[in-house]
Amino acid sequence: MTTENMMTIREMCDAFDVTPRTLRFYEAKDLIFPHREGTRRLFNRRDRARLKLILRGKRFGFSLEDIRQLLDMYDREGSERSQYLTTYKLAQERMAQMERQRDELIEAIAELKDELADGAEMYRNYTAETGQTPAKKSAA
Amino acid sequence: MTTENMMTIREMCDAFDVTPRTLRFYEAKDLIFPHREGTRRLFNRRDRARLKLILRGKRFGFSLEDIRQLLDMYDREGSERSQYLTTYKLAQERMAQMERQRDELIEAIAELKDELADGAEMYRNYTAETGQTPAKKSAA
DNA sequence: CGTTACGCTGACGTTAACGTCAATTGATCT
DNA sequence: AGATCAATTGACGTTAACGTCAGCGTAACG
Repeated sequence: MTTENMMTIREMCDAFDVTPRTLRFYEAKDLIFPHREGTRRLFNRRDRARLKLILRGKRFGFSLEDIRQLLDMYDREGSERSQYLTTYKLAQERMAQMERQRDELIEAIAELKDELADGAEMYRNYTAETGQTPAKKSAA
Repeated sequence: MTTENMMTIREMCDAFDVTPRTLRFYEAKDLIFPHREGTRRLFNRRDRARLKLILRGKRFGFSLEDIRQLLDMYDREGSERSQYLTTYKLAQERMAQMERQRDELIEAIAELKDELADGAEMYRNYTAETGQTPAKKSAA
């Protein structure tokens, strides 16, 4: 029985491309709870699954605090199935929000583009005033 | 001729729901260049279009530095059309990346769920060791 | 048994994006 | 003129997510 297939902090760092500091930090933030062999940390499969979720959750845009709450939910009793769905829904909602924000951003880009066009027009019969074009200061 | 339809810093703050500090900060970071009437700032339509893009870009997940580079591109001469397309493409790429990251996150969630199931199994013939479930210690 | 080597615990440093506060200045009201 | 109010310029504080460094403990190596 390998019992748990533990890994040292160094092995974890190599496997997940993080620093020891990061792992200790996550532990301090109650995101993972490695065992101790004396003073040293040992990480089991569950720790690894959690870390994986942490790192991917971060990349997706969740804060560590968001993720901690998610993981807490998984720690408290309840159907894994429903918890899974909750998290899934959360990700989908965030995605939908991103889509809306993308559309709004693109709208703003279009407006700035139009603004530039108008600016060029105004420029022709009003000349300067913005100081944007360094070598011009006539007009009175 | 209203000439430019200028707005004071307060009007800007009310219109965009930001603080004066934010506007000065953006100016210090070369994101906007309001005119000066003596010592006071005055914002024109272009400033407003830029601010709009800044705020929406942020919400979408771009850093102020990312946005500065975008705006710089708009300041340098060139076809507004092609610049628009560049920005548009950037937004779409980021969106695609988000989708990939969402999928990876969901995969990690599924794995953690499975891990929990396995854990429960192991629990039945290995009993405790994690200390995760405070109010249970039967099973032998 | 001395010395790397790894790990641990503080504790202070860092970047981004502002918040907060103090000291001034300029404009406005009475 | 005096007071009040809006803005401005420093300058220091704040949060998140670690980086970096110093000082120790200990396990293995020669």
